[in-house]
Amino acid sequence: MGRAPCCDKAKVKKGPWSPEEDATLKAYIEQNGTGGNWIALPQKIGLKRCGKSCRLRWLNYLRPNIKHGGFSEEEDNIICSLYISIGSRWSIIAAQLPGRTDNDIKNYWNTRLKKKLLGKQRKEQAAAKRASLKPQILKTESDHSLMVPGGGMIMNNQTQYYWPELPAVIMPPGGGLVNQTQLDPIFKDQESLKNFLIKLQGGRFSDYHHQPSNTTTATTNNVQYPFDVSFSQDHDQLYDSTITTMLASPPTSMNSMNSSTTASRLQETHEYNIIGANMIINQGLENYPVEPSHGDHLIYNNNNNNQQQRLDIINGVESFYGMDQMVNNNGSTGTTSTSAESNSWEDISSLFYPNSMVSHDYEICQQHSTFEQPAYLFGDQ
DNA sequence: AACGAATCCAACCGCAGTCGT
DNA sequence: AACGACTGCGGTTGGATTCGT
Repeated sequence: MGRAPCCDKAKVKKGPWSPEEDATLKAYIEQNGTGGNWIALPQKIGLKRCGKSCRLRWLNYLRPNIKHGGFSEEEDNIICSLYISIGSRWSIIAAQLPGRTDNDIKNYWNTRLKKKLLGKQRKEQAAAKRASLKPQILKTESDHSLMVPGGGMIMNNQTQYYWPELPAVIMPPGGGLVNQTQLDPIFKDQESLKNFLIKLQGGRFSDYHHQPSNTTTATTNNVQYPFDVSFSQDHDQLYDSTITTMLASPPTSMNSMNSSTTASRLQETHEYNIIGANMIINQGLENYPVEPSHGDHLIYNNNNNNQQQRLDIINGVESFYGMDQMVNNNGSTGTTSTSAESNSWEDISSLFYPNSMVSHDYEICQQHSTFEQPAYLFGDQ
């Protein structure tokens, strides 16, 4: 059954608002409010407009303290970050930007920001290709290398996997992001890190202290997680948390391995004690990431052999992330699409996340996350 | 200067959710 | 519970403006 139209379309005026109409509407609402009934409002004040049209005009244009145009770099970052994280929830995004309307942000995104983002990505890819950068990271002491949330990689013997640049800004669990000054260190507690890791990799966490896992895969309700993490309650130090993980295998769709290889890798379970995680995590403290650069290293414990291990970063972030190794939406390895038509949440998000983290179903993605509020992220591209 | 293409953005449209009866 | 009225949201449209040739 179709709904009755909200107004008689034949009797209402459409198109741009005249200054007189604006003045009439504005004066009435400022004096009397909307009365909670937009449909009846235009008749009350003698406007030949649909109630919805009046509401839109008020909210997007006449309302006090509305800002138009002139988006700042900071606003760009917030919009991009939120879009990548939650998709086209324009009203939610607008709520984080005082004075901005969802319509404005939507238009701004569609006409400029998206292109800017894709343009940057394109430039980076071109630069990476020009330089013919072969990602290099020295492994020492072990065959097992660790991919660390916040930007990093997984290495396992011959196979290398690359992650794109990862969050520079994270909304604290519980939300409340409003301005830059609130972007305080986010991994003050284990809960924050847990949420972060879940968000990043779709993994899961045990509630109780560390229990070395003997299982070959971490599954719940037939969902296979790329890692399984438990924190030791004995440890106050966040960065002494233990991650029991199947990092020997990356999320399966982020690489071009054949399925049999993937399956065999999933049989391995490893435990790591992250010591140097703050190197990466601290990226979140600033608007732009502190990029791993030449000479940096990442230290972690391989609990399997009780040895401390070290990743050396060579050639900096370009090598660390592997710019041209991203995965497109069909799961095959290749250059990420940068076409102007590529504009879905998945497409844009895939510029930042490996494909496996970019669910084609936003809700599924959400189900794998325990964030009460969406993390948002945006590196300096 | 003239024209078409590209871009911008206000406004429209229809759907889904909420609320009151 | 069912229904209608209304609101809010996100996608899309189309006119105006700017840009490029």
